[in-house]
Amino acid sequence: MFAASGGFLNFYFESFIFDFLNTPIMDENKGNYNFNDIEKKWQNYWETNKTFAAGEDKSKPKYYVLDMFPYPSGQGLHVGHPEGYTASDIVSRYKRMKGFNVLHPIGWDAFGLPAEQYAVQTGTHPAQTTQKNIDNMRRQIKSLGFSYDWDRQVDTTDPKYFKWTQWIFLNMFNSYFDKQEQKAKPISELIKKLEAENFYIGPGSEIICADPIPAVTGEPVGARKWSELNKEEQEAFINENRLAYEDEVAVNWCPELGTVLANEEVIGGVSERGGHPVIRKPMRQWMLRITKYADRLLDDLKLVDWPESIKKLQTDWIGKSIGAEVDFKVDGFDEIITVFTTRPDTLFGATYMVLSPEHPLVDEITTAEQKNAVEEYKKTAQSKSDLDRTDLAKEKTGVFTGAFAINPVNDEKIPIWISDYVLISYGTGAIMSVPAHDDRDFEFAKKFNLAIIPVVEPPKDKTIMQGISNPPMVATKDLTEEALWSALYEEVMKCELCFTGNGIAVNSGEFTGLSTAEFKEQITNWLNEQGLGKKAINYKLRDWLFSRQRYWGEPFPLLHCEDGTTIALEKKDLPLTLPEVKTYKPAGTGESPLATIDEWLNVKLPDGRTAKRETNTMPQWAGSCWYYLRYLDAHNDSTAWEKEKENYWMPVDLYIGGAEHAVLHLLYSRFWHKLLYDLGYVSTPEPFMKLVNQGMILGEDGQKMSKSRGNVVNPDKVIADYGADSMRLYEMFMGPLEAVKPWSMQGVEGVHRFLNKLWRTLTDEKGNIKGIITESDPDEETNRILHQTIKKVTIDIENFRFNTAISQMMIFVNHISKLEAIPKKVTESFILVLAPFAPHIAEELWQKLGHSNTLAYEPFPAFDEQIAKEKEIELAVQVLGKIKDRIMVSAEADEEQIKEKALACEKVQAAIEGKDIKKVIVVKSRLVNIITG
RNA sequence: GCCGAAGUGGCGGAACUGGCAGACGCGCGGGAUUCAAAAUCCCGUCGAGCUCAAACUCGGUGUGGGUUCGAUUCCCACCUUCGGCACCA
Repeated sequence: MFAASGGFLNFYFESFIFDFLNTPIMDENKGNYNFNDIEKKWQNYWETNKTFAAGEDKSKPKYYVLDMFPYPSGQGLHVGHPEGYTASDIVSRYKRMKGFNVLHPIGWDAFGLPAEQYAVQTGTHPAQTTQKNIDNMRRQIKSLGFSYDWDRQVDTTDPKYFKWTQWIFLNMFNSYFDKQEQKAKPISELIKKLEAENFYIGPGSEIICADPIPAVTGEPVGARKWSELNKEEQEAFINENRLAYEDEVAVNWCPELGTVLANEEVIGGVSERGGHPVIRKPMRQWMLRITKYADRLLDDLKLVDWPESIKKLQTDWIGKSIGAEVDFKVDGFDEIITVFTTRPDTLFGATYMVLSPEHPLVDEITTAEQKNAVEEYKKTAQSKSDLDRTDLAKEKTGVFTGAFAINPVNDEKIPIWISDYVLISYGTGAIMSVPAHDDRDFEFAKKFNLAIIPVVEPPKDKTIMQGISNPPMVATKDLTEEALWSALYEEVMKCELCFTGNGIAVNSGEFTGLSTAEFKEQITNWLNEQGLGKKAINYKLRDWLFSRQRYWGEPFPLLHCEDGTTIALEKKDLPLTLPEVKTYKPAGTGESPLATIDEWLNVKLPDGRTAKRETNTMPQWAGSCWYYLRYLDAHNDSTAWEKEKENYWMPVDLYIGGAEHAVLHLLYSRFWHKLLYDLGYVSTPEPFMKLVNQGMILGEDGQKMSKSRGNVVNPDKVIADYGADSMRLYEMFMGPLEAVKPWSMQGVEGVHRFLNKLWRTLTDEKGNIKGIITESDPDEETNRILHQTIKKVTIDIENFRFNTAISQMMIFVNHISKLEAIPKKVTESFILVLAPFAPHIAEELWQKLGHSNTLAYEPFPAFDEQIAKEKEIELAVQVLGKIKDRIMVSAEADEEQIKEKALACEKVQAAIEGKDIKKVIVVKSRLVNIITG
C-alpha cells in the first residue's frame, strides 16, 4: 500500500504518532459507541441472511443502481472509490425502503496492464496477482458495508465471463452495418441478399440496392453482381463489411509497452499508462467499426439524463461536421484530388491546395525539380511522432510539389503543396486552402507568400468579433465599438486579418451577394449538378483499434488459415482460454507472447488443414463494455444473459462513476449496446439512463493524491480509527458529490462526533436504550424538526445532495439531545432516515429499540408538509433594501397584516420619517421592503 | 489557442425560482466539568468602526461595469483555478 521507496518508514512513523494520539480517545471512553463490533456484526448479518440478494420481483418497480466497477490494483482502494460507492449505496438503500426492487451489483475489471507489467518483471502469473488484489479489494469494500448483491459478482478475467466477451466479439465479426436501415445485421443476411441478385457491388465495394437503380440510370457503372465475383473477391467483400475487421493502419506503437494503443490511450504523445513515448507505425490490426454508429451515438444522447458536460465531450469526440466534397483536376494529369470542406462557399477564395504528406497522389504529381524537397519533407513528417507534430505545429511547414490544380469554379490554376498540418486520417487527406477565411491556411499563406483573396465580406457589427480569432491590439481606447468594427473590416478586406465567420459573398462570380448559409446550399447543389462534388459528412471519430499485443487480455476467437482466410470459432468452442507462457514479455516484434506458444498457436482443422490462432488480445475496455448485462444473469453458462431478465432489469437507472470515462468506456459501451440492440439481444437503445460523476478527492494538502506526495489517505485506516459509518458519512459530508474537494481527517472526526452524540443521546453506559426514550407523543417543535428532516433528506437524496441531507440530520440530533424525554416514534423515524447513510449504527439502534428484523426493507418515513411548516415566521423589514428590523408573523398572516406590522416598527418609523412611501413589497415568508420617495 | 465548470469567513461548504449571505461541520477563543487531562456540555466566532457592554454604523460572495425596490443568483468585459480538446479543413 505504501510501496514507494521509503514508504514503510513513513507509514510506521505516521501510524505511531496517530495511534498514540487517538487510541485512548477511541476505545477507553465510555459513551463512545463500539463501531468495530457493531459494524462487523451487521456486515455478517447481511452476508449470512443475503439481505441484499435481488431477484426478478414483478410486484415491485425495479431500480438498477450501477457503480463503475474497479480495476483491482495492488494499491487497493483509495478514498475516491468509496465516494461514488457510498452515494450509490445510499440511493440503493433508500430505494429499497421506498419499495423498489433494487439491483446493486459489483465486480472486477481485472484484465489490464499493471498485473501484466508485474508479471513481466517477476514471472508471477497475472491471474495470481489479480486474484490476490481482488481478494483484498473485496475485503475493503465489504468493510464499508455496501449493500451489494455479492452473488452476482463478475470478474472479466474469469473464462466463464470472457467466454461471453468473445461471443459478443464474434457477433461483431459476423455482422455488417446495413446502410439503409442504419443498423447491424448478421452477415448471413447480407449473403442471402446478394445471392438473391437484388444488389450490386460498386467499384468502391459499396453495396448498391438494385431496385431503384435500373429504372433511373440502368446498371450502375462499374458495379458487378455478386455471382460475377470470384470466391476470393466474395471473401474480401464480406470481410470489408464486417463490423470487426482487420486492417493495415498507422497505429500508436509504444515500444516500451510493446503494444499499440488506441488514440484515446495516448495523451499528448505519450502512453496514458506509464507515460512512455508513442510513435506512428503501420501494422495489421483488428478494428471495430464504431464509426458506423457515429450518428446514432450522437443522436441518442438526447435519450439519456447525463451531465451536459459529458454529453458535450462525447459530441465533440464524435465531431460531426457537414460540408461538401469537391473534385479538383490536377493540371496535366488525369488524376482528380477530392477535398472535404465545411465552407464550400469560400471556393472562389481557394488559392492553393495542400495534401497530407501521406496522400497517395503526392509521388505521382510531384515534378522532377521538387522531387528531392518533397521526399525529404515526407521523410521528416513520417519520423515525427504525434507529439512532435503537435509541438512543431506552432510554425507551419510545407513544400511545393510543383504541380497545379484547377479550381473548378473559376478554372484558376492553383499550386499544390504538401504539409503535415493536413492529416491523412481525416476527410480525404487533402484540402483546398482559403487563406482569407481559415486561420491555418492564413498562417501558411503568409509564411509561404501565397495569394490571399477575400470572398466573404464580414458584417460591420459585433458579430465580426466572432469571426476573428486573434484580433490585433488596435488602440481600442480611442475607438468606439463601431470604429473598431470597421477597422477590423478594413484589415480583413486588405488581407491583413483572417475572417472565419459568416458574412456576404464577394469576388464569387454569380454567387456574389449571397449570405454564407445560402451560398453553402446553392454551391453544393451546383457542384452536384456539375458532377464536381457532393454534400459530405465527416466525423472526428475513428474506427476503434481493438487489438493489443499483450498476454493478459481476452484472446480473439479466430483462426487464420494458410490460404489467408479467417475462421471464427463457434460458440460451442468458447471460451478460448489463455495458454501458460514462459515469459509475459511481448515479443517486441509487434506480436504478443502468445505467438511463442506453438501448441496453442497451431491448430489442426477437422478437414485436415492447419491454421494459426490470432495472437492479439483484446483491450481492457472489452470486458467493461458489457459487464452491466452479465450482472443480470451472472452464473448462466448457456447464454450471456436471459432475455427475460434483461427485459426486467434494463436499462440501468443510475450509473455513478468518474468523469475520466466520459469518452472511453461510456462511448464504447454505448456502441456495444447498440450493436446488441440491433441483433435483438437487448431491449433498450441506451444502456445507462442517468449518469452522475463523482468528483476527485484531493489529499489534505489540496494536491492530487499520490504516493510520491505522501498524501494518500488509506480507507482501511480511516475505518479502523473511526468506523465505516463515519467514513461513509464524511465522504458524503465533504461537499457536493460532483465537486473536487480535499480530504480532512478532522472532518472525519466531526461526523464521527455526530454519530457518537446520537449514540449517547439514545443509550446509557451499558449500551441499553435510555429511559428518556418514551412512548409519549412529540411536542410540536420536535415533530416539526423531524418532519423537516424527513423532507429535506428525502428531497436531497433524490437530487444527490447528500451533504445537506447530513447537515439536516445533525440539526435534528442537536435538537433531540437537549430534550428531557424523546418519543420513541420520533427516534425510530429518524433511525430509518439515517439508515441509508450510516446503516450499521442504524441497524444496531433499531434492534435495541426492540425490532428483530433488519431495517433494510422498512418503509422510508413519509413527511407531512403541514407539520414541517413553521407556525411563526421571522421577516426582515427593509427600507430601501437596507434591513432596519425584524418582525415575527404567523405563517397565515396576509399581506395587509404584514405591511401594517412592518410599518409599525419603531426603527422603520425612524427611517421613513418625513418621507413618502412609494411602495411596499412583501415577499411571502421572506421579507418586507419599504420604498420611500 | 478553443470548449466546459468553478471562484463565498482561518478551512470544507450552505443559500428554494432574484428576496435576511455564511446553515451544518472543522478550526479558533472563552467558560463549565476534572486533582489534571482527554472526552463531553454551554457561549462566542465575516471584517472594520464605535462602545464598559448591549445597541448601532459601515463594508463584504474573484475584479470592473450594468439591469432591478432588491443580485452569491441575471447581463457585459476581464482575472484566476481546475477539467477536456488540441492543426479534424
